[in-house]
Amino acid sequence: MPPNFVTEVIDADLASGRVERVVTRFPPEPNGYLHIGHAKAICLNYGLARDYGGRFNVRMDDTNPTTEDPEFVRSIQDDIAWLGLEWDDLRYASDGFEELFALALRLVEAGHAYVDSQSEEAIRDGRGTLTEPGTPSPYRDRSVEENLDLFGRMRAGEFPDGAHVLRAKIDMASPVIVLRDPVLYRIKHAHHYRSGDAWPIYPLYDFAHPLTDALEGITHSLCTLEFDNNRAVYDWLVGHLFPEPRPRQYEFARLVLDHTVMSKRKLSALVKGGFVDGWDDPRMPTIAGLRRRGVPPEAVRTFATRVGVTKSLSRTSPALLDESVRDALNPVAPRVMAVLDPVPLELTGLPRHVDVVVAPRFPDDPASAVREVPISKRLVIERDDVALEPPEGFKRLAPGRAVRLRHAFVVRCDTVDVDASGRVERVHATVLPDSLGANPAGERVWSAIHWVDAEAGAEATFRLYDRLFDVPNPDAVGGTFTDHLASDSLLERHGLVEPSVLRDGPDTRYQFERLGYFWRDPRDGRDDTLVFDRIVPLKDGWAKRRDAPANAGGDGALATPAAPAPSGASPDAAEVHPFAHLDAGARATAERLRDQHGVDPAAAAPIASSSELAALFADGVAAGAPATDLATWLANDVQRLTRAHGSVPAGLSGTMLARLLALVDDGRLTLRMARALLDEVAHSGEDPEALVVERGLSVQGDPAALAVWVERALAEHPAEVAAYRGGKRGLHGFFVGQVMRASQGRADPAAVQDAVREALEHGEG
RNA sequence: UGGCCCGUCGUCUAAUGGCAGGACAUCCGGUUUUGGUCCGGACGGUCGGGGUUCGAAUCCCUGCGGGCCAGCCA
Repeated sequence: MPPNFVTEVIDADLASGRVERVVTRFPPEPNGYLHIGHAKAICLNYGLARDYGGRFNVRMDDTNPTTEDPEFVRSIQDDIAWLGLEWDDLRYASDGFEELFALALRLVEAGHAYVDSQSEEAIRDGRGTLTEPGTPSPYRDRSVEENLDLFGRMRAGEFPDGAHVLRAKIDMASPVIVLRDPVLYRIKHAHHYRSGDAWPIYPLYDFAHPLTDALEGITHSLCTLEFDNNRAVYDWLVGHLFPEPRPRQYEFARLVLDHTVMSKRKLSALVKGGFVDGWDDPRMPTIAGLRRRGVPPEAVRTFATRVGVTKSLSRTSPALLDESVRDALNPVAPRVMAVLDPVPLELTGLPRHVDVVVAPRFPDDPASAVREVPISKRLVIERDDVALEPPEGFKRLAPGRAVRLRHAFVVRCDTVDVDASGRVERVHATVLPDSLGANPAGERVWSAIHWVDAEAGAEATFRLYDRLFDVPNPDAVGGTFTDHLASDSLLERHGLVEPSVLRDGPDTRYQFERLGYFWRDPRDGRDDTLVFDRIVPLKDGWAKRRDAPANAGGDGALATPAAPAPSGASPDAAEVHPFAHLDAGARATAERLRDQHGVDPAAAAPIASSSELAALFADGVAAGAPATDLATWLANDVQRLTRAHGSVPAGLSGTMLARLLALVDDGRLTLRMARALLDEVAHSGEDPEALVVERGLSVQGDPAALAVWVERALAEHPAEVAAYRGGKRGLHGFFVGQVMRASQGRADPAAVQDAVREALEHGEG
């Protein structure tokens, strides 16, 4: 799998020894069918474990007895197996109910959890809002003994549903709402499909998920972005109950596909509303739907790696899936001919002895197997392939024109019969002699079209599937999402297919030449009746060209009433004064920094708004640091450090900054070196000067020494040198960069710039 | 005056302070007994403003835009 932000984390964890091996998991709740978004998550978790030689588990997150069902457990296993991915362990969160209960007990004993006896509504009210803190439950300070007693009786089934809950005792005023004493257990006298009636209480996701991860030895717990908020509880719980190495949660962006919907609720609405044929309707983005449509599993895997893994909110075009499907099928799908919208073609001049032609199953491979295709003077061809009056660019059959019958003869169209409305009804054509496997002299052959013998061809039904919705995002436009269902997402055609398909296995995926990839519908097309599903159409340059004027802009994108978002270039892009958002006290400090010390306002503002930075500034100035330089460092580098570290590193002091600055000022360190040193000493608290002496650090400004690096940089990048001399002057910075890097930041930038320019301009060649 | 996450070609995604690259889509050309495949080429991007730096997509500040969180769902 290509590198991504998760593999970076894993690389670092392995390198630091935080974990010894990788254990991932895919945690579906067995309350619905898997869809292609899940496939992405499965591929990610599986791929990580595989690539790092770790383990991958599938875990049913079955902690809510009222929604879960063994039928889904089965379908989830089927779907994952179909994807071709194997798990090391199949687990159930419900198998850990006993252990989870013990952990809850420990929390209670430690005073970290309590039984709340408020009503559901009171708990909701007490939680506060997004902008107001919550209020503590009157039961929050129950004694450990009382909590133990009550929780034990909850477990014993003494109370009715809703009488009590177990809550974590965290912080009712936390800005992170999930930390406002989250509910851990609820009373639910319900039959669980696995644990039966053994439990009257069930843990909630926020409790069960992290702790099950920990129990299972998961190292990297991957989930989608919306669980970002829940990470706070995750860390709180495993932090209180498990030693390192604890599992850590990382969130990635879920897959969102254009022109479809992915939520369980909406998918279910499509099924229940009869808008589709079921969960495995080939138009559905479910794994079952993809499978029934004939999409090969490797195409889904390819697609999953093509979409990548990031935290950016994104929408993916179904074209990427389609292309992955074609990539998978093109090399393996035998070619055959089928006519979906047949119109009779009457031939004259077909040689008497010919009743069959031999055609390769893979025309691009000269060594491929062949099949025999019956031919007679009565054929059918595609109605689209005939025009009485051919439009501009039309390369197919029209009166007087000759085309190749694919794998057979060239025929010239004599007449075309049309009905009153102009619809083509019948075509008469003459076979050109000696055109089998050779081009007739003096005849322009416009193209090759597919055909099937009218008599020998097998009757078949063809189902043509297309995107479910005619807008990219059915949620972003007005009305209910079902308002935007495409009317033509399923088209049924009745035509003929060449009889060779009758001899193939029922699972064979074909390319119907010039049309697309098809296979026999697993539900309706596997007995005597031939029903073919179109897996994906071939790219069709002609259709694109023909439809272009009508569509004017193509793709449903236009259907979205695109608000002319003013975005960044909005009117108030005007500069905002750095002090604008400071409170009165900070503003006074900032003004003092500016007026008394000459600090740039842009640097003064962040320093003034942080007491730590302000203190460092005062100390540094007292230690003799130049105020403006110090301020710049504080506003930039120290803030960077602070952010990365979570707080001001312990070893950092104003004196240290002053010394670092002095070293730069004296020319003993470059800024870059000083910065690198800062990162180091801020944590260790070492004296910068001592480190400089110890390591023999010095600025390299000696022309002769620089010249060596410059020469090497030029020698290693001859193409860039040539490009520079050819006029691409921007490459100067590139070479400076090479030299700076080679010197590990020790070279004096100004000297390097000159040396590089000199070498580039006046060097030999 | 809630917290957090995210902004790179039309779309998805690389670049980890040093030439903004790839894939899909689009367009053009070549090969072709599939208007397919394959091959070649083109188009096209760092959300705005300020700062730090020799050098910023990347670091700092700020604005704008999008998303998530107030289930005894997961």
